Amino acid sequence: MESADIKKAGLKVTLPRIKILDIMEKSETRHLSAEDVYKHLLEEGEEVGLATVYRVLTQFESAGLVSRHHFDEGHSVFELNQGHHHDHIVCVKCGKVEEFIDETIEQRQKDIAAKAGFEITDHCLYIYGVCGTCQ
Amino acid sequence: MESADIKKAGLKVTLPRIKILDIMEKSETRHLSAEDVYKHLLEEGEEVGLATVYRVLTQFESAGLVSRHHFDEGHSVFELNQGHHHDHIVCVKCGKVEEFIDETIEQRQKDIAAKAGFEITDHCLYIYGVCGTCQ
DNA sequence: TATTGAAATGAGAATCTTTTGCATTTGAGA
DNA sequence: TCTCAAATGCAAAAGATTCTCATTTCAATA
Repeated sequence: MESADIKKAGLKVTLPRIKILDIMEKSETRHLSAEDVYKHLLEEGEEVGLATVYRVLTQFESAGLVSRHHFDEGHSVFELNQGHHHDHIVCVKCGKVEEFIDETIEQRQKDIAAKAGFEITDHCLYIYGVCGTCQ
Repeated sequence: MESADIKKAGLKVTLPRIKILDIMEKSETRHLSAEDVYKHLLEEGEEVGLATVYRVLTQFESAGLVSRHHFDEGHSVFELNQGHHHDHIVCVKCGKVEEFIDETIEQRQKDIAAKAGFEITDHCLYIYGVCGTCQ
């Protein structure tokens, strides 16, 4: 099943790619940095280089398999795409991330882009705050 | 006038700080990277180190004088705060940035944060697209 | 106005994330 | 099984940002 996605993306089905997809699928954390993925690989005893992790994640992003976010500065995190678009609300204390989708906002964005003469390709909305537990 | 802002922020009024604020105020580009600011300083013959530019911009950010954005990956850009909050629509071809504000979206965000039990501290919304000229 | 100490700065080293070059390995089709 | 382009690993490089520390500069005060 995973391999099918990789092949569909026009990429050769290789062990590193299968493993990385596998790790992202079974991770309990939705958002993983390249370093995170790399550590998981090491834990599983896979000999995959960090450079390959970066390469593969970038390819997966191009292929639409994963999305890249930069919640905090310093490094990117990757998230498996599971069909539906959504935005994020991030706790600035504990780093917890929740997802949401709001049709009104989505529509307004399209209107704004249209009014500005832009052909919209993507967008991202991060709300930062302090979550209930951290307050 | 600038000095007053610096002092108000609880920072010592020094030459590098005055110059950096000055550059951001008279720049025709609203969004400047640390490197950009540094180059402007060099052009004006000021001997200010890049490290100082980073330090000062970070302090200005904490003081609320500037905002930091990360439109594209790789580096931050800074923008002088001029009272009013706004969001950005970025052209993925030429990098042009336009600003907008939409009260409906602002309100929806507050509702969403409240529903999720978050005490909202900040948010950012970037719309990416291709601008009229680039299409 | 001169003195003085804490805060700020400059220069370069250090760090962190990500990318690249290149020799070697591997997957997919013949 | 054979072949070759694509993929990988490793180490070096690159780019952005931070840190260290000796030196300089404000700002309060004598």
